[in-house]
Amino acid sequence: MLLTPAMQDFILHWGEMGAKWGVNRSVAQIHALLHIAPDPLDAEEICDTLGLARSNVSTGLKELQGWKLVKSSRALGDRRDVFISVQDMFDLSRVVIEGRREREFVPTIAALREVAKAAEGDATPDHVKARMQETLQTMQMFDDWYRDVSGLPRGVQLLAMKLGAKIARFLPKG
Amino acid sequence: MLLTPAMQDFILHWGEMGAKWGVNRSVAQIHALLHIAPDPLDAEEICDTLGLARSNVSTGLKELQGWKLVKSSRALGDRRDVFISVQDMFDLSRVVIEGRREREFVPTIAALREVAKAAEGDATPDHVKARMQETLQTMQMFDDWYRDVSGLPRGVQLLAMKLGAKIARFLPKG
DNA sequence: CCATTATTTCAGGGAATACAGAAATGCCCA
DNA sequence: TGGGCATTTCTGTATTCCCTGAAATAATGG
Repeated sequence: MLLTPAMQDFILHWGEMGAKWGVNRSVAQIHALLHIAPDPLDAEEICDTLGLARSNVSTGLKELQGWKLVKSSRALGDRRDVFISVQDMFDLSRVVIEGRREREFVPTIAALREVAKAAEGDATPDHVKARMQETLQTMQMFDDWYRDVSGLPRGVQLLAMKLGAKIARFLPKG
Repeated sequence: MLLTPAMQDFILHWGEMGAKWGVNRSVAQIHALLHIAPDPLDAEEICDTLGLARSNVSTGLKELQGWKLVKSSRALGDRRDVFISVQDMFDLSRVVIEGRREREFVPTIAALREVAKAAEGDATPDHVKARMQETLQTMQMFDDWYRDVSGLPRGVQLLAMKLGAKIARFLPKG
């Protein structure tokens, strides 16, 4: 696939952003490429276009599939896989957030809950226990909110965002 | 400062979480320690407690101050700085989100805007231009929403979260 | 069941990052 | 102005992570 300068830049920036958010650069670049590609690409094309090793692309694609950002399919009568990305930005954010929540946020909450419980049984000072509790509760509150809201249909979410923003403009600034 | 096992665990987990979120382990540990410490600590105490090199602590504290997660002050008649962290979890999340937005999200949007503009002037295919535009618009929508909502007083934000969650439970699941 | 092609796994080199200890700088007070 | 104390910068080393190329595995068609 031939890239215009603007397309190259897009992929480059996407890679940078990914790197900052804890996804490695090549993975983010592969995703960017699939994100703007109109048709499914096979692994070989991705290698050529991005100048990455075949194995690297394979690993990257697998990771992206794990995040449910990319789907593979196989054209009839062909033996190689072709890949497409989730094309919609809204879905994309959902998937990314959900992934981080499951892999990082939830385990952290669980671990902190254990720690807070353990603190009850040792010499941990009261103010520290209190602070651990507060930390836990606030994280839990965010998580509860997310779980409730994430279940809504996208249309409702969009509406709520727009409505929320509109209302916000009438309320006193913090 | 003496750490009970539970306190050690707390700091350890905080460090892990930080690492996953792109903050290095020592920095996150320093923050964790300050987060549970009832009184301001000086750099020396932090070293001793966490077993880190003095220079490392210095760098870490500077980074935390850059993120506005830690403030330094100097006790009257003393010549060394003491440090405290933002103690409130809600504030903490606000600061973290705000920091990431400013440092990563906003620049990315700006960069993508440039790219999308450049795409108008080169051979970039139409569907690619369209996808770039869509990407940009969705990110912009999130950012607009955030800016509106973040300006609200905390009480209103909390209320809105709780209300949103409550309403969400009555609406059809997505 | 073999030949061919696609994919995955693995080991090693290399770049980026984190950290410790030493040196340098800055600051305050006598 | 100089000495002592606190902080920061610097430099080398260790560690971690990334990516490649080769080897192994899997899949398909003859």
